[in-house]
Amino acid sequence: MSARKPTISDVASAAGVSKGLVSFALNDKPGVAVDTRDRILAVAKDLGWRPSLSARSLSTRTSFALGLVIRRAAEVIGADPFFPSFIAGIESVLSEEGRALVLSVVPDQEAELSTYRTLAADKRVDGVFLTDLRQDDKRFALIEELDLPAVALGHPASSVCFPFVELDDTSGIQAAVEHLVSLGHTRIGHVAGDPAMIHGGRRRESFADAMTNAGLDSSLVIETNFSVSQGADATRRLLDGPHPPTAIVFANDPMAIAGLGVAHQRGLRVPADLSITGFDGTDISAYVFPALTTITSDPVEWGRVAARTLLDQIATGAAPTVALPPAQLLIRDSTAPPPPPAAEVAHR
Amino acid sequence: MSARKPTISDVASAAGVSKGLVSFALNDKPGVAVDTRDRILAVAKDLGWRPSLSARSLSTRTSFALGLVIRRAAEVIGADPFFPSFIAGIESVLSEEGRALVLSVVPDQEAELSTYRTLAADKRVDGVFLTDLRQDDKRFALIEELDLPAVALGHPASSVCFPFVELDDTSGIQAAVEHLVSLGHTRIGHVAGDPAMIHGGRRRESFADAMTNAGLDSSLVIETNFSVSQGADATRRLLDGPHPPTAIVFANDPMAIAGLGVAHQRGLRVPADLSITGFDGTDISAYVFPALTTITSDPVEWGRVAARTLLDQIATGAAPTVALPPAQLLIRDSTAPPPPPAAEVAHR
DNA sequence: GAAACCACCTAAACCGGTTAAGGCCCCGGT
DNA sequence: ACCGGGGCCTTAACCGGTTTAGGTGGTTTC
Repeated sequence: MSARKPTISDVASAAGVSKGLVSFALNDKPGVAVDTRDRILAVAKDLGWRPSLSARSLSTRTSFALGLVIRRAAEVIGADPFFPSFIAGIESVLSEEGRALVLSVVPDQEAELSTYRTLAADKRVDGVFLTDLRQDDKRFALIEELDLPAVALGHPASSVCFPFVELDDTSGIQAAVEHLVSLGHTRIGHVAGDPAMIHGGRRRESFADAMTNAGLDSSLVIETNFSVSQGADATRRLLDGPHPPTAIVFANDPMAIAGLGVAHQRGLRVPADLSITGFDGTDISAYVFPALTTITSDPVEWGRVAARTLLDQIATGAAPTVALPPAQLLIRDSTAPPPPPAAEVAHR
Repeated sequence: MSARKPTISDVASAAGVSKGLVSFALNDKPGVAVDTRDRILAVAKDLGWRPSLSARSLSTRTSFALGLVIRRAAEVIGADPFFPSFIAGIESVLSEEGRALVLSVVPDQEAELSTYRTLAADKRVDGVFLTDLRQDDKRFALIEELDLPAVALGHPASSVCFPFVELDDTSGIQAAVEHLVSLGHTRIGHVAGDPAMIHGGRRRESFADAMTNAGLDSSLVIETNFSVSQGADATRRLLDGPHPPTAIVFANDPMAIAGLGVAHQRGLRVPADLSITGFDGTDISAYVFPALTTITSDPVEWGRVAARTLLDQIATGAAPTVALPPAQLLIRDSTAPPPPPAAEVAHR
């Protein structure tokens, strides 16, 4: 019993063939007699042989790993429940394929770009996921320059040379606005995400569109960086305005929860005095009081599809773009008809 | 201008030396004349040479990557804010060292163990982080069997052959109980985490100890798997008991927030009717209403120290165990004196 | 019956580094 | 004058796979 793990040469000599043939046999290449192939496979299995990743990487110039670079400020990183679920989805695909996920968390754009550069230069990964797409995203040019296979999450603003997996969140926002309108709300505010991020900007636009379609004023919008603290702050500013809204649509659940806190703090009852909707459908949104009306997507599935698309892109060089089922409005207890407009009546 | 990236041989011929000497020069090995070394370094820089990771991995049998395997049920994965911050801490160390983090997310123990096996067999990583330690953890034996450098987060129950980075959370729990006792509470409940996990079990023990020290009944404990839904459920069961508590100590913030929701739902005012404390000091805990009294630790720092310890362990084979500053009680608005015991007075 | 062809296999180069073994030269000691 | 020992450098083996070129032997083709 040798302590060392067997190499391809051990398998070759045990099977009485050359190591080249072993390689052919194990990679299902043509030119190997059927019974020889079977013998080789049997010997390999018997010896418990596993190909050496680094040797394979060296000769094939592939790393059997995919890369995910997350650029988030320390302030936001903990609050967002998207990534853990998304990563779990990626993993469910990769683990079956014997591939690994290389993760980087970086604070700013400079570090982000140099991380992609290093990943590519070191051939540490065979392809990368692009999340949190931005308006005028510098990564697009970089990916092309590095000739790195990639898949993006969401619909890039400009046309790009790689596939993307998009999830329509506009119809969810629109459904939320229509829901609030049908309840009788006319002054609806929006705590938007980062306008530099595509999904932040698009949710804001859908909000404006839906409001305009309903013939309502769409200017009650405050932009944030998606962080809890800015969500709370934005809520305060909306409520402090001259004509405070009777409903607020938040761009994510953590901010909506913070908004809930601000409302409670001011003695506003939700939903009697103020309706609130979130976005994401996080677990916790069902357990706050009142349970949050929110817009749910499926980050795990998103991860799965993105991983499959990226593998496809790496293999074929031309994977098709995929559209996921749109985000759905989930009506719970944080939305209700607005309070009777006592103040305005008195004002007349 | 060649399209191919330069290899060590290119550097060698450009510098007029053998490739072996280039290798020596670049790894600061002795036996290279100073001016020769300088010349080689200059040429390498000039050519933009970067050593090939896979070639290096093959000959040195190291992968220049560390592994993190997270075993969490899909249900819990999104809610826990610990990992994103912890990973950010790891990254801040690894990125300087040119190393990468290989992340796996697995659903159960079987997948967890086989993931460690694969990581080791493929030499995909040089060492691993062990999080969420369990009572009687099967990974300890596996790590030893695989001869894989490791560092654990928290204090293992049994003695182990690798270092660990521990953070005292017991004094935080005790401080929380003492704080509640000093406010006048006598019936204090605890929504505990998973008792199979060391930190879950230990927080529970510290709770019991602190209660006993105060001369109070320490039996109002309900175990959970740390998930939001079980946190809400446990809160309901505590409040439905014959002598409901006037304060509840939760084992993490998400469960505490769910508990807050349950209290509101029942018309209990927090903190007037019920005091609540959380654990983790997540961002959002400051923005719920009322702002959560909680126990804060520093997961980013934990990640940094764990990464440095693991690198040290890999390099020297005997890194020292580290104790981080203990978790601190952060008093906010969710704790107050208990309501006057009207019912009990009437009962006499 | 020679040429062409095919199926099956071997030998050896190659990927790009690391490293053990050894060669050369110059110096100091006896 | 000879030997020993560094300092500096080269050669070549090695890590463990993949892949190309080439070599059998046997069958088909005209």
